[in-house]
Amino acid sequence: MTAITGPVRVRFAPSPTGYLHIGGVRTALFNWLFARHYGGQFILRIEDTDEKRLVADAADDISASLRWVGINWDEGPDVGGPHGPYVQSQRQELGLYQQHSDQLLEAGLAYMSFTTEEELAEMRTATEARGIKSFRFRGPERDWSLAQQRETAASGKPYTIRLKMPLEGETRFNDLVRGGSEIVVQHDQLQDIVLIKKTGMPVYHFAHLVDDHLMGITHVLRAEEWVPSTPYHVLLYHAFGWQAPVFAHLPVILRQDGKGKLSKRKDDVATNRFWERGYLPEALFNYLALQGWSYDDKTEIMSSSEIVERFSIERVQASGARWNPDKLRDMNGIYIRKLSMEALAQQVQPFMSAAGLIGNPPSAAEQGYLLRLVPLVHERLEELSQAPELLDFFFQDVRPGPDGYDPALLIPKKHDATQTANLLRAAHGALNIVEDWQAANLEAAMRDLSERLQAKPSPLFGAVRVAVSGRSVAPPLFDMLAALGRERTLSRLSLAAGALG
RNA sequence: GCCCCCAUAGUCUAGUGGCCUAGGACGUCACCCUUUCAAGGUGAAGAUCGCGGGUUCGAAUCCCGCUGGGGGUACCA
Repeated sequence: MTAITGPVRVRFAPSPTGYLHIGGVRTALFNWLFARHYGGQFILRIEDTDEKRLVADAADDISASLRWVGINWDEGPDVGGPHGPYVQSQRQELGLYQQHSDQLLEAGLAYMSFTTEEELAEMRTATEARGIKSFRFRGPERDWSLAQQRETAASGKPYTIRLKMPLEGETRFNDLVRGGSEIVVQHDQLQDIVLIKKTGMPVYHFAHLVDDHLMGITHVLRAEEWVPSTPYHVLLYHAFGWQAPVFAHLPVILRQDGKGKLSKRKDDVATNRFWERGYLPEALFNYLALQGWSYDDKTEIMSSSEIVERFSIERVQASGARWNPDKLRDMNGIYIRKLSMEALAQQVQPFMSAAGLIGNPPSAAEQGYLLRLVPLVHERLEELSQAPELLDFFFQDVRPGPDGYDPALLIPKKHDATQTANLLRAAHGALNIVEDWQAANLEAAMRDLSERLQAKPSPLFGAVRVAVSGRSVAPPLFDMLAALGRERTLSRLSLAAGALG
């Protein structure tokens, strides 16, 4: 079995080449859950060794996004820790990677390669032209003496440092996610990978591994796309004589249409966009936890602490899971409904301000009014961002006609304009005499009216709803009228009746 | 092409040899509630457990093959 014993130290090591997308958060989340469940440490490390694709504020976006969903770290760039720095470019300046590549060079396990990228590309196409699709590079320098390599380097020729892979044999490793089954890769499938680029910057394969070792990482939980390069890593650990960590490769999150993994360019999955789309971090957290992991045959809604308590790597799926926005939205609605009215009003306020319905910041009166309105929509929201469109008529004029709603909306089925105008005038009369403007009193007055008129409630109420809100779908009528107030209700009724003649 | 991984309804998933006439959720549809829309409640449709062989008294569960899907194949991560 794969019972986890001993200390647990895991990390999330993103590359700041763009905003953090949802797949990255899932990987971070599983690492975090694993650490928290076993009482270990979770470390954030920024892997900025790709100078070409580096995006200036990506690292900040990553930190902010993680914190937003509720993931914190014990050691990392901004919080420090005993194994810092936690940014690879800073570690590179310290000479950490060079020191380790020298060690391999001295031991004859790596070599300086003077083959340029252009030459490499030529070799690749030439091989393919001969009908051999798999090109595995072995530099001629792998047989040179170190002195010879250094001499050539001294002449000013740019070089990379490559790992000298064994030519035959095989490497095997276990994966926690795939149970006990062992993954076996033949060495003739591997090539002499680059460890250090010609710029002196290490490549992922090298840098992450040196850092994982130096930082005492015990378990590596990463996405499945890393499985094919794991043999390189295992071999590198052997080369250093270090003990490899335990691997667990998480299933990829597939695109909605199932065609490939989630991509930044094609899918709307930037973590920082979920806030503005009206998602609660708790909902995203819960949904993401279920993306590749499950607790039992029926429990889905769980708090962060429940998930921490219940999480186990053994219950992580090996097969990919499709991104399902419908399910996320449903879950978001569940979390919104769990919010108190005060909390909901607070969550919804920025959306109302952004829509220009209330000030930014809102006045005390606006805040109070929002708190009054929020109960009308709390069961109707699946995304907080829907609040403005559901509540705008409480803040804006509502009138029939070309610059407002279509007067035809007012007319119920089997009614004509005159009948509807009469209904609206009658409603105006009945409501006008209500002394205490409370939902219950308004309802009583209207029900009384429908009886006196021998008119069914449905068309009567429907006409009033449109007159007052400008739409046929709205919150419960009497709560709506109560919140709207006497003056606006009555004037909107008059306006509507007038439009119908 | 080559290497690796995976495979239960449209989607996510429970299931680790008999409790499965396969459980739950999203989505879909119907009904109830009801002033509309939601929420809530009830119910329905939807899976020959990818296909074919084995092993076994017995397989969704174990083995093999096939097919399909995904991932990788960079001086990117």
